[in-house]
Amino acid sequence: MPHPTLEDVAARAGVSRALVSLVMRGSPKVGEERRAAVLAAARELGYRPNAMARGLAAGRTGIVGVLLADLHQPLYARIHDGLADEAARRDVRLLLTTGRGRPALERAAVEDLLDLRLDGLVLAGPRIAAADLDRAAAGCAITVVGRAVRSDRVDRVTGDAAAEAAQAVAHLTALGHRRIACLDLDGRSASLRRAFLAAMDGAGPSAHASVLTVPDALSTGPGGLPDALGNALDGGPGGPPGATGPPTAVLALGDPGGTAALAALLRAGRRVPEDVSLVVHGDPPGAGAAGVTTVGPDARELGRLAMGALMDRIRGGVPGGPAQRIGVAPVLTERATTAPPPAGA
Amino acid sequence: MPHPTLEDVAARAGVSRALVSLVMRGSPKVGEERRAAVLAAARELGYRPNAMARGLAAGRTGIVGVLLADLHQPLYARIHDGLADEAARRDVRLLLTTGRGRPALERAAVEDLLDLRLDGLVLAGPRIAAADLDRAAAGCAITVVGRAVRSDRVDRVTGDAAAEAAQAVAHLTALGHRRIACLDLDGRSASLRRAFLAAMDGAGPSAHASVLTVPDALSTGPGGLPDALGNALDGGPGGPPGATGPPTAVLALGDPGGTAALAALLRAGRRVPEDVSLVVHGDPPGAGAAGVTTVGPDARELGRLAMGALMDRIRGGVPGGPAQRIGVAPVLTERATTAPPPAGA
DNA sequence: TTGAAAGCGCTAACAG
DNA sequence: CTGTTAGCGCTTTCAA
Repeated sequence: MPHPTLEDVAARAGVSRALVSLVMRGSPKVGEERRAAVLAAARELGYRPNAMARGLAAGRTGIVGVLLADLHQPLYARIHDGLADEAARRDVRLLLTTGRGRPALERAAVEDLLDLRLDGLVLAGPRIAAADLDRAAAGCAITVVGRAVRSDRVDRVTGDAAAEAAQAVAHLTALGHRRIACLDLDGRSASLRRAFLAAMDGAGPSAHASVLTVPDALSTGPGGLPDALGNALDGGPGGPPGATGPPTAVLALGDPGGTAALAALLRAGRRVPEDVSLVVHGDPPGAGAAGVTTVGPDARELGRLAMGALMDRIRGGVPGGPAQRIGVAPVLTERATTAPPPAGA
Repeated sequence: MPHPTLEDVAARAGVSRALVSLVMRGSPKVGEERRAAVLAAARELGYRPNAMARGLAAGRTGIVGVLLADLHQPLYARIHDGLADEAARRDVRLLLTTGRGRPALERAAVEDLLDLRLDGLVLAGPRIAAADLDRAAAGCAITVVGRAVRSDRVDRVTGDAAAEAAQAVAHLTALGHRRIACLDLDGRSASLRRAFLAAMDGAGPSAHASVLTVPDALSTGPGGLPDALGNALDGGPGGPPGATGPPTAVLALGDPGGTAALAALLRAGRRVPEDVSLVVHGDPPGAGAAGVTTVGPDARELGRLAMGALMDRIRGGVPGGPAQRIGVAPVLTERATTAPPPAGA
């Protein structure tokens, strides 16, 4: 008998199956005597309830499925910490999957989760199509975290692009920088670019902003990032018309490894932070170890709020109404790549 | 009707439930006509099979549970890559959990996995007690990867400590180092320390080994790592009797962040690699970004082999015989912290 | 080939 | 308080 069942326990304890079921769920309406007998029988047999059978019969599992876009990104480990914090508080278990950063695998992973009929799903950083998302949300409570999605059927918890850009700009201007370049390494950060520009607008008349979008950020050859960046910093193409000199600070967006911009700056012959300061947006791998100053949402808080929103929906706290849109305040982690601008600048 | 069932599909297609079941599983023994009708009905209804019900009825799930000791360690992301590679090849799905590095949570996570009655479990880097492991293995195929466990009931895939130490020593001696210190930052790496000593023994009479164990590696105050390391490198306590000078290279074991040893070296006033070379064992976060040379098992291969071993056991390829012990060859990743010793040394 | 019947292990009313 | 009775959605003999 590899796995004793409820029935085995009932037989050994000399009671009915239903009574055992009640005891296993900690119901208060069972006599002390019988309860002890059941517990003893269960222990002796090494009984463990079958979660699938339980879920099937009860119609709920007490489990929330989580899709983590990419296990190699520390961002998702931190989001998971937040999810797990809140899940523990609410006595919910978590089951994870990942699409390993590939949309096709991710889609399959979400479908696997859907097939399990869990109580709800948290999708962290999904690249999933909006149509798929809507379809999935029809049969399952879903919260998306860390990515803007176009769907009214799912709750959404994200960082606040405007606040993040503003905080980065505030940090740099407080250090004395007036000419700041925004470097978009994947071309997908339109809202952050806009937020950067808006923040610079608010930084007074002496502030000059420039934006450089480099789709192929990983190329280091001629025409690659170091070249483009070098030009931009020299006031070449990409430099702002009317600027009184080259930028003394860079805000990098979409840096896949957290150090691409730093490496490019160094390759272009700039010292960091002596010649130019660098702030990277997000929570990319290596940023901490390389001492890069970063700005981005508090990932753990992102996770906590996401799990909270999901549980509210599941438990009906929020009457199936319109999806929630929750924003999280940014955090700027000052490390070694930001300093006052060079004296001559 | 939130979730159509087999029965709904059968009704719509005008066939019996069993027939739909056959079609959904791709059985060849169904007429073309009916199969098409069933498929059409399923699509129209948006039918998705209920994995729990299926698992309960079939006695297998096609799912393997995976415990990842810590999502913040890139090591486990890499092991997962290997697991997923192999799982995809064998048409198995993966469901992950983590104990977030805490034994109590980890234990709970494993029990949750056990309760689901999946086809098997892979435990990556578990801190689980051997007794718990034996008990779990009684009812479920289990493979442990990345950690030595004392159990005859589970398969085990790990790195090869002797080969790893040997490769680190070989790399350093090839660069010209003769006096090498082994720095154990968590005191738990006894087998690696022994392997280091053995490798140094084999490196010829001019090779001098020393070992320094620092339990409280994260302290940077007086008596902390930088101090201790500085003393050792000066030939103070920890330096080998009879050595002809201080070590010119360090092999760091159990470095939690991959850069603790590097930071300590720098704080102790050493230049790396000009004054002293550094090799870190394992696959800790930040090592890549900080340019630290590392040696350790090929984590992805670790994952592949673990999944292979598990599936062999599940599918009876290996007749429930004694547990397998599989070793994986080491990989040395040369980065920027190793160089020839200073000329004067 | 197809359909009917019997569970998988558990929960959830309901009647005693 | 306790036991009985139905299922949850699916797979799987076994006949037809």
